[in-house]
Amino acid sequence: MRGTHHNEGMSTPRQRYRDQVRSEIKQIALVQIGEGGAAALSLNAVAKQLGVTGPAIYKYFRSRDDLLTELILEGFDEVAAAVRAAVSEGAPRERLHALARAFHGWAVANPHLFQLLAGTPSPGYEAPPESVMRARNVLGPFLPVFAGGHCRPGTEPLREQMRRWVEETPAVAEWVRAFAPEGDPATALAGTVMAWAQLQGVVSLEVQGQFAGMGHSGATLLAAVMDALADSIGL
Amino acid sequence: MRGTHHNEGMSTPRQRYRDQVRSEIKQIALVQIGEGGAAALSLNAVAKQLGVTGPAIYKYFRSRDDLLTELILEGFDEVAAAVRAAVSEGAPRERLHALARAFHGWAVANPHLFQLLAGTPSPGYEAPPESVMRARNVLGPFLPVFAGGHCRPGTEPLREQMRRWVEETPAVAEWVRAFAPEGDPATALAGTVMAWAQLQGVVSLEVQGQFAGMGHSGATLLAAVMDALADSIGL
DNA sequence: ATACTCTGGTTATAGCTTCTAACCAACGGA
DNA sequence: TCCGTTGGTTAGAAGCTATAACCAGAGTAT
Repeated sequence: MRGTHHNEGMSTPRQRYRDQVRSEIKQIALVQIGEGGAAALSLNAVAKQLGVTGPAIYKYFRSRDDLLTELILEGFDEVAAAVRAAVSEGAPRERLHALARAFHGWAVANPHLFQLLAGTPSPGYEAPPESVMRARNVLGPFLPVFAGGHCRPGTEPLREQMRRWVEETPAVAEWVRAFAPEGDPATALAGTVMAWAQLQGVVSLEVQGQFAGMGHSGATLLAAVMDALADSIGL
Repeated sequence: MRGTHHNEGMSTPRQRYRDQVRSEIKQIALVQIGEGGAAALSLNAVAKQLGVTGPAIYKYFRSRDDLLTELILEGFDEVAAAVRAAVSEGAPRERLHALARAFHGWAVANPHLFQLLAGTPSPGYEAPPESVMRARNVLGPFLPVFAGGHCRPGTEPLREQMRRWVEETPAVAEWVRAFAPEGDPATALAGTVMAWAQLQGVVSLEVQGQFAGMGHSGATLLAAVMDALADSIGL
């Protein structure tokens, strides 16, 4: 406690070196995950490829799960950025298709990383509370698309449930207000949650190779379900 | 080669004992998977709980992946049976909802087993060709529901793609004919694939606990997306 | 009944994993 | 110049899958 904590939070040479090695580790880990999925991530292999011995990694990450969660959080940011870059003007239906295409495009470009975010990677892996925040950033741009819609009868019960949810959970209300300040929050939530499920379904099946053989139906299937969704919210 | 292979394929006492132990192993493995997911399956732990030492398991299953694939195939049969038990008479829209509820119900009752079928369990796990057959048995009952529908414009491209798929792949044509001998195969396939993706999405999110906090919205969400699907196929 | 074979169990071991403990050199700040 | 913190090392514990070698006994054929 004598030669420490000057430069509170600033970039001492040590700190800069540390950050650089940490990002190198994450980069190598991402390559490994990209080749064999999350289960194929081996800290020993990362260390070897980085030119150090195994236990050295633990000076930078407390555990394998810590490394994974950090990658997951960054992954959420990445896909959120991809979706945000696809917000556009024009008819809500077209904007919805653009957002969906952006999500889908990112996922098929980084299939294993998508599975890392979407699936349950480790045995007893617990998603940190932060991850739901990041996930909300991903879905956020969908909210204003639906905020001006009118639910068809079939989706009315869902809208009712969303209404209750947003009433009971202030964090959700604030989230909706941040992305869709105007329009009906419950309708926006109903459409967004439906879009969420549909994206999850289509993309999950595609990245698992379930559409092998039937052309590149991922995109057309996605367009079809998104169109059905747009109809059911009355866009 | 002297005291063997009489009773070709019949149940000698040895064979019966073997089958019984195999099914005990699978049962214990299912419990472990039900508690911690596929990654938590340890052959050593299975052996210990069965009262034998580790390597004894390998007399019954060639590898951990072998055991997993066998469980997966049986799982497909189970969910297929659950869906098949929900086929009903009446309006197509109601039949669709009944099938979807059956699938959903089975999945939330066996969440880890569902993830075993839906996700990619092991690092380099390769789904055996047999599994697509079984998966088709699961989706089969959905085919006749849509066979009499008429695609809305938004799903027309998907129907066109399905038409090409069924033309180029005899196995698919036969599969459709077996479950929906009448009606348009392309329309049946389009609706079924859409239903598949929607089920996968809703159920995946639910079994991962993503709907925690917002009531039991799995069922209502499922009803909403299925209703949207029924609209888009014109049921 | 007796002799043989095949099978289901054992122990030992290799090689992999995550992760902890103890130690040491060297970098950077005072 | 001195000294503490840090980043690296080796050693090792506990666990995993999987293979090899071996052995007793159950079941079968003569």
